[in-house]
Formats: sequence, structure tokens, C-alpha cells
Amino acid sequence: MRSKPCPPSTPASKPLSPVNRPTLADVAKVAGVSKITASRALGNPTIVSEATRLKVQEAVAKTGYVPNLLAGGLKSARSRLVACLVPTISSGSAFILAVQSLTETLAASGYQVMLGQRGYGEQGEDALLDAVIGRRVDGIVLIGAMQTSSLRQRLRDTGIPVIEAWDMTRTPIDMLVGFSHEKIGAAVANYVHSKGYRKPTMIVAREPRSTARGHGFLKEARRLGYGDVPATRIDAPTRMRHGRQGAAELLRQHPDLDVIFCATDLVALGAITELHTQGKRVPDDIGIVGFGDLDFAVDAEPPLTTVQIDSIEIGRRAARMLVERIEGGPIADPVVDLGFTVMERASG
Amino acid sequence: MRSKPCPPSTPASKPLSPVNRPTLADVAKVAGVSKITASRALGNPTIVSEATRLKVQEAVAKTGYVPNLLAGGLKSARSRLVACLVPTISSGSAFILAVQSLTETLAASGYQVMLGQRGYGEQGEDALLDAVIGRRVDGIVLIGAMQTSSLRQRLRDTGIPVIEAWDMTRTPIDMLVGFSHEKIGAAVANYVHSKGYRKPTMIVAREPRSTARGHGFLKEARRLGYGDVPATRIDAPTRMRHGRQGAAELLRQHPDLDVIFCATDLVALGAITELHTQGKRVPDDIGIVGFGDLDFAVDAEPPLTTVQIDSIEIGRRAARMLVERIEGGPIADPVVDLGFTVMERASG
DNA sequence: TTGTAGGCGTTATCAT
DNA sequence: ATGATAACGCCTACAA
Repeated sequence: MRSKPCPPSTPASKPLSPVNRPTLADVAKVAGVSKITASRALGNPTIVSEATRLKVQEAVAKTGYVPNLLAGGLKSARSRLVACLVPTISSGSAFILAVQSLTETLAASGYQVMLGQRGYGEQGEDALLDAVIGRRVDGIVLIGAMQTSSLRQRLRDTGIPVIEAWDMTRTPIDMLVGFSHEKIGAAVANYVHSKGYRKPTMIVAREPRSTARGHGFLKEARRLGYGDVPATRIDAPTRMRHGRQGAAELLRQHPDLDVIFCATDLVALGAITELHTQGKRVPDDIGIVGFGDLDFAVDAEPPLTTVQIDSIEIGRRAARMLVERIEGGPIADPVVDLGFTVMERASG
Repeated sequence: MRSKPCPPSTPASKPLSPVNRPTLADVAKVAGVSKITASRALGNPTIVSEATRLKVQEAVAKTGYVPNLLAGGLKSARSRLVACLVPTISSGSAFILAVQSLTETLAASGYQVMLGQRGYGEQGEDALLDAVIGRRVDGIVLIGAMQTSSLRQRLRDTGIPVIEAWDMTRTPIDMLVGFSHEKIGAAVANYVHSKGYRKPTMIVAREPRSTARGHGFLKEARRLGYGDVPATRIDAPTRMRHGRQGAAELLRQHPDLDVIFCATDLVALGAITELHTQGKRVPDDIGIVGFGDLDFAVDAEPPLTTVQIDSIEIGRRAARMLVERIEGGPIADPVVDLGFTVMERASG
């Protein structure tokens, strides 16, 4: 850092000589042993003598040898690569943290992550799957349910260990770690009821997960004796402005509402902003409940009542279960519901 | 979606038969041609007869053949894999969008992204580099400057095309696309001056990029005749609460301040929240300037004056330049400064 | 237009 | 404890 305001454009446009990387044979030659002994000294140190192990290590240091995982993978049929397939990497996606802990946990076990975005139509998904299968990944993490059932079937057929993370689905491909959006909706309905709100409403995003939460909320609200719950729909991915628009619209059509269940925390923040702008007090006039418990939720004014998901734990668990399955252990419980927590703060 | 509230835990704990994937030999047998003909029909269709091409395609469909990129890469020394090395994937990081467009653009050219986090100490970085080199990636995207110069040297020595994205650095490893944090600081100082503010202050994060912006701001402010610029330091990664705390502290120590340059948009949002809570008006009493132009900036109340970075373009350009270099073209301009825009809105 | 032989760098198998 | 040999699946080089 502290670069000068105007860094000189060093035209480092060298043609890049393709560098002859040292191979195991080079290491073996330098160490004065056979290739296979060198291989064992590195991959299975316990079965070679102390002396050779040291010689080989020295030779590695001297030559700058880095094992070719392509060659190793070809023979051993293990790539030490795990595909992580996300809907799309947008900022503000709550699952980003899950990707972080997933990558970190896998790295600790010696696996790298190949990142794939599948939000580019079925054709793109198909091509992505080709790339994944073609690389002979050892496992696949699917974040957010994959809709197309032909692709789900294809995934199942590969025989590659798959773990779905984030959403609970009814018919998991193999393993699953996540939480139920429907249950969240129901839990929020109960929370709202317990706080004595009389006229609940919601802002729902046009996106399956938010829709599921809305559905759960609606169903439970009906059971609790609330009539129909007014809802307004907004586009995904959600933004603060959608919260402002949604709140304004609900307020116009249902001036008697007293609480809004928002699609996400960002939407909730927008709703609060809009209400403040219109001179309403939160939560005295209108309560607000969000979803996600993103890091700004606790610092909002008023602090946001919302639903917390432990994304980091989801990523970590997904990594652990996948590694266990890859390395042969049968999984005790292939479907894990990590649940959620309704975080009561000041906003609703 | 629309899963039942309580999805049945189907114990899908089958031991996973390792499935014999079809190889090119299988395809060749089914198609009644030799392996190499099948290979050509797929990789170089123009040089085989129409009839064989069709036979082979049919055989591929029948067998469900997916080429083994490990084997192909071993021979051709091309993995069609690009490593993307980020500091750490935290939510609210502005470069997430760059990763998105990078991944997308690379996918369109047939390259996949291997994701690596290097924020786990030098030892971790070293292991990460082993993984990257061992996989014989075709290129490396380094997001955010890599500090340790021994590692930079090692990276240079690999001969693998490298593009640094996000930060301008003084001595690029190879190619570079980004913007200058120092220049941003200076530009904001000039903006603040042009708006007639008299007592600028700033909230700086303990993190090299934010520090560089602060440094640029300070230097230019001095040149413009402002005295010393009071600054308060906050931890990274930045959160809204840091903005609240920082603003409160600055206000306590310098009640006469009239504008705050914040480390990030989230910090700016926190500062606004704190000021509102303390009964100050933004921008009438105190102006606020952020950094990042994250998607909520425009929807804040008041809309946030901030610095916009075109992260998507950074990712796209990085991908294009890298692919061009990988595929042999010499790069016209290996160092690209994409600049930034001071977005004037209502907050300052 | 199609086919044969050999090698990429590693590890599994079987010997010593 | 160490070694020779043969794959792994594909592609380049050369030949037909």
C-alpha cells in the first residue's frame, strides 16, 4: 500500500516462458532414490526410513518441487477439489458467510473449492455440471436448492457425494444441512402473535426462499386467528429501496397495519427508513421484523428484531460431513436441520 | 421449495458406489471408431467426416461421457482452472461483486474458478500457493495486494500469468486492474473543499486500503490549507456500529467538525444513524461521505454521497486480460487504472 | 479421413 | 524399507 498517487505503468508484458517445473523424477534423482520412494516419503512418510525421508525433503526444497495434482488425481481418482455451486454471488447474500467457512474448513482438510454460479439458466447449469464432473471433483456443495429435477437426477447419477446446504428440501439428493424457511415464517407469526400485534402484514420477495417464509407465516397466522395477511411483493435480489417502496404501499392500502414481516434485513432497514420519513415511530406505531441478522441489524436504530441463521456453522458442517463421506465414513445423520433463532430486539 | 414444515429425514446413507465413468475408449467402442477419432470428433470436429462426427456424438449421449479434464490437462498442461485469491470472503466486502463478474466472465470462456482465502497467515498462504501451483492453474487473480514479498516473488517465479485486481500497487507482479485508494482520498478532500466545508474529519479502518485513502485525504487536505485532519481509527472489517462509535467519538473531541469522510458506506450509515440519534441533521449540521457505493447507499436517508467503484468491470476486465494472456496474446496495456467516481448525493 | 505408438507425472500392485 | 512395472485417460506425432 501507500502507493504513489500515480503508479508508473511498468509494461511487464513479457511473453511468459512456460517454465519447466521439476517432477518427482527430478526429486528422486537429487535424493538418490527411486521415484516411488520419493512419492512415499511425501505422501506416506511413516513407511519410509527416517534417513530417506530427510533426503527427499531436502531434495524437494532444493528443486522447488510441487506435486502435480492433475497427475496424482488421474491415478488416484481423487482430485481434492470440491465444487461449491451457488445461485449467484451477489453482495448482501446471507450465504456468503457459509461459503467463507466452507472454504476455510475444507482447506484445513486439504481440499480446495471450485466456485460455480448456476444462476444463468438451465443450459448454463448443464455446462457447469460438465465442468464439475469433468474435473472429477471429490464432492459437491449445492447452496440453495437446485430446481430443475433433470439436473438433480443427473447429479444423483454421478455418484459424487453431494451435500445441499442452506435450504431444507423434501427429497435431498444425498446429504443436507440447512433450515426450513416455512418454519421460520411460522415462528415469526407466533412471535408477532405473542407480542400482541393485531394486524400483521408482510413484504415478500419474488424468490422461492422468501416465498416459502411468507407461506409459512400466512399459514400459521391463519391458524392463530388472524384473517388474511396482506402482502406486497418485491423483486429479488432485495434492496433497501424495496423496503421503502413496500412499506409505503402497505401503509397506503392498509393504514391500520401494526407490524411488517420483511423479506430480508435490508428490506427491514428500508421499511424503517420509510416509516421514519413518514413520521411513524418504530416499534410504537409499527413493528418491524427482518430476516438474516446481517451484521448491521444489531446496530440499526432501533436495533432490528430479526431471524438469525448460523451461516458459518452451515458452511462448517457441510464441509465436515462432505469430507467424512468422501473419506469413507458412513454418515450418522445425513439430514441436519440447524434451525434458527428469532432475535428479539427493539424494532418489533 | 414449499417443503413441508417437517421434512422427513430420509437416511440416504448409501455407501456410494464409485461408479465407473465412461472413458473415451468406451465412446470409441460404441461408435465403432478408434479413440483418437472419437477425440477429434469432440475437440476438433472439422477434421472428421460428418458421418463419424454424428456416430460419436450419439455414442457420447448414449454413454453419458464427460471428458476427464485431469487427464486432458496432464497431457496438454492446461487445466482451464483459474485461481482467485481473495483476502477473505466476508459479507459487505465490496469486491464480492468483482468475484461474481470474474467467475461469470471466465465461465463464458470455458474457465472455472478455484477460490482461495489467504487471510490465514503466511503459512496458510504458502500452503495455498502449493495447492494453486500443484493444480497447474492456467492463471491467478489476486484480489487485494498480497503483502509478503517472498510470496510475491514465489508467485512471479511460477511463470503462471497473474493479474492483481482491486488495488493499484507500485510494483505489479504482472498485470493489474484496479484503482488508487490514495487518489480517492485526494479526490474526496477536493470535493469536501469545493462544497465549502471548513473542518473535515475522518473515520479510518485499521486496514491497508482504508489507511491509504485516509493518507491521500490527509495529504490533499493539507495542501488545500486545512490544518491537521482529526481521525479516529476503527477495526476492520467495518460494521455499522463502528460508524456510530467513530462519529460519537469525533463529535466529543471536535464539536466544531462539519464533515466526516467514512471508511466505508456501512460506516457512513452508522455515522448517520448516530448523528440522527443525537439530534444532528445531515447534511445541514454535518456532512457525511462514504466509500463503495454499495447498493443501499442510494436508498439511505439522506441518500449517501460516496465514492463509486465499478467492481463488476474490474472482475470482467481481469478475466478478459487474463484469458488473453493465457491464450497467447501480448497485452497492450498490462496496467489499467479504472478510476472511480465521487457520487454526489444528499448526505454531504 | 483415420489409425498406431508413446508419453504427460503420478500412484497401485507386486515383487525383492 | 525399497524398487520395477504398469496403469490412469487423454492427446501429440507420425504414419497409412
